[in-house]
Amino acid sequence: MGVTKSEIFTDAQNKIATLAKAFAHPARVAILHQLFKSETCICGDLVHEIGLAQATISQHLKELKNLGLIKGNIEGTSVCYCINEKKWQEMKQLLTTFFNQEIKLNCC
Amino acid sequence: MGVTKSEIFTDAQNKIATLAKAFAHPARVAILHQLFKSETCICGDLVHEIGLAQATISQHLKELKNLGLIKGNIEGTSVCYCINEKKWQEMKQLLTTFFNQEIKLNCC
DNA sequence: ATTATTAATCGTAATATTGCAATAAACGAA
DNA sequence: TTCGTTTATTGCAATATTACGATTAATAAT
Repeated sequence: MGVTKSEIFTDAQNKIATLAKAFAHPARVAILHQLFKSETCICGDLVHEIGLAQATISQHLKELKNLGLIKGNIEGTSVCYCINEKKWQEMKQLLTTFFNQEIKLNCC
Repeated sequence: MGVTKSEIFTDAQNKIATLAKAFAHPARVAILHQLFKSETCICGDLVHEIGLAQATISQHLKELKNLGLIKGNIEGTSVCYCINEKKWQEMKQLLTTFFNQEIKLNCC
């Protein structure tokens, strides 16, 4: 036990949950925030600015990349990470639709 | 060592992460979906419709309640749960602002 | 009062996530 | 080539989350 029973939920429910996990840790929120606002997007700079170990940042970057929300570009020995705008828009669409549901009944 | 270092992140980053956790599990997404669309909002109905054990649903409901996204009302032996619209709007505002950030630089 | 129904809580088992040191891999510079 | 720089991966320890049976608590029904 302790395993999420994905099979009993709809695809949409599983997808929302998977995407939401991207934002469910402050380190990933911080990384994304940096990628949006920063003039630079080099992995090493993220490590320096956020203050977690390099291995930890690398792991979070990998998760964000697996979700498709960011993409990486090798530049010599460093790697430049950027928001994947197409995927970001898709994610935004899915989540905001969920957030904008109408309440049919409110009895409390 | 397995502990999220909340103290090195901003309040906003921690808050986004905390709220996102509400949606980071399909069971909670399913519960919220039911509370939005359903004509009923009784805990027992959720257990029946979602197909997880009563204790498990109860635990997820507790988390959603702790976040303030839902509220419960005792009705005899059953409990009616509803979306807390005020908190839901606050959450929506915070997350959509995050989603709508402008990309300053896109080098990949 | 006794019994049935409903939901919360407790205890426990299992899996998932987080964090980092150490190491590896890949490249540029000397 | 050799050394330094940068990032990914591995291995491990610790905490967090998920799930559920069993129990408890509270109320309704008989």
